[in-house]
Amino acid sequence: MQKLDSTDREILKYLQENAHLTTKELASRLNLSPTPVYERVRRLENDGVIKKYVAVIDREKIGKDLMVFCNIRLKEHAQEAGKKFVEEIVKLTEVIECHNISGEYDFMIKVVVDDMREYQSFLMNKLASLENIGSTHSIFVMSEVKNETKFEV
Amino acid sequence: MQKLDSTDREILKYLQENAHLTTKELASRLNLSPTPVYERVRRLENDGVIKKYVAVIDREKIGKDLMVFCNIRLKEHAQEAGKKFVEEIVKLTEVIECHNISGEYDFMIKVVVDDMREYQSFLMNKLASLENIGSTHSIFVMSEVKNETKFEV
DNA sequence: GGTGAAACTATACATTG
DNA sequence: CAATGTATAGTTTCACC
Repeated sequence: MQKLDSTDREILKYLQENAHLTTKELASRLNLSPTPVYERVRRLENDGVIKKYVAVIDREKIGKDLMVFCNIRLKEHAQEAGKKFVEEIVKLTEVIECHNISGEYDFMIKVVVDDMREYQSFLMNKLASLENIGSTHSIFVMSEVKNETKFEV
Repeated sequence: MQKLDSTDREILKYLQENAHLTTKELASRLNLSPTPVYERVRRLENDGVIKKYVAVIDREKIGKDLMVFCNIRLKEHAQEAGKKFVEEIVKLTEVIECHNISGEYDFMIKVVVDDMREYQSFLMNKLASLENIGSTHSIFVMSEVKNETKFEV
């Protein structure tokens, strides 16, 4: 896999904003013909630089009004115990993100649910029922100021 | 804007996984003809339920090896002061997310940069130079266990 | 709400320079 | 990388159920 040049970076910039841009439209933005653009996009896809194309949904328009960051400390830190936790947590559809973090907690997960009732049920019935959970600490999102999917390339 | 029925929800489920699905492909998955699918997708777009379609980039393949959650406490909590902070923080391209949160900090931001050197420079030159920053606390992501863009609809 | 066909438009990809 | 050509596939509309 070769390094990205400035044309690749421009392509990524545009596709991170709009996945429905056609080769033609991209080409005209880059002052190129469609041919090289087509080849570069395919290369970026094959190399896995572009992982996938997705639709971004308005969370509140589908009634997911509550977002919570939940910090989790495990009881046991043995490799096996951690692996087990990870296997289980990724299965939960309410868990959008899970990160292994530095600091006083082991993991931070981002949870999206309809409302507080559902979050409570998530905590009590799903999270707490996993083995090896030591303690949790929930931080509630009061308002979303910025939420991008895009990186500066 | 009408409520979503189960067909809408199925469409959203598929498009959240792959924005490049065509009307035809969606239709065959839903056992429908292209026409209603086409109309529903357009309605979902117009209603803003589908905000946009984006390419998802592999963060590490473009050298963004460091992700940090940075908790921020403001000095002044007057509405004006908070507004000013928000206006400035959203401009920073390293800041992928910014949430107004409950608890001992006012905001949590998600920052993506190349390496620790760049993060240090971000903290010192960009974040600290905003007015009204009281204190910050960085939590480093050691490994990304799950990172979805998708909600269960 | 849905079907199915028809018309139109755009795209992907190969070829040649 | 440009330009062109063409097979193929997509979008969109319409008449009808």
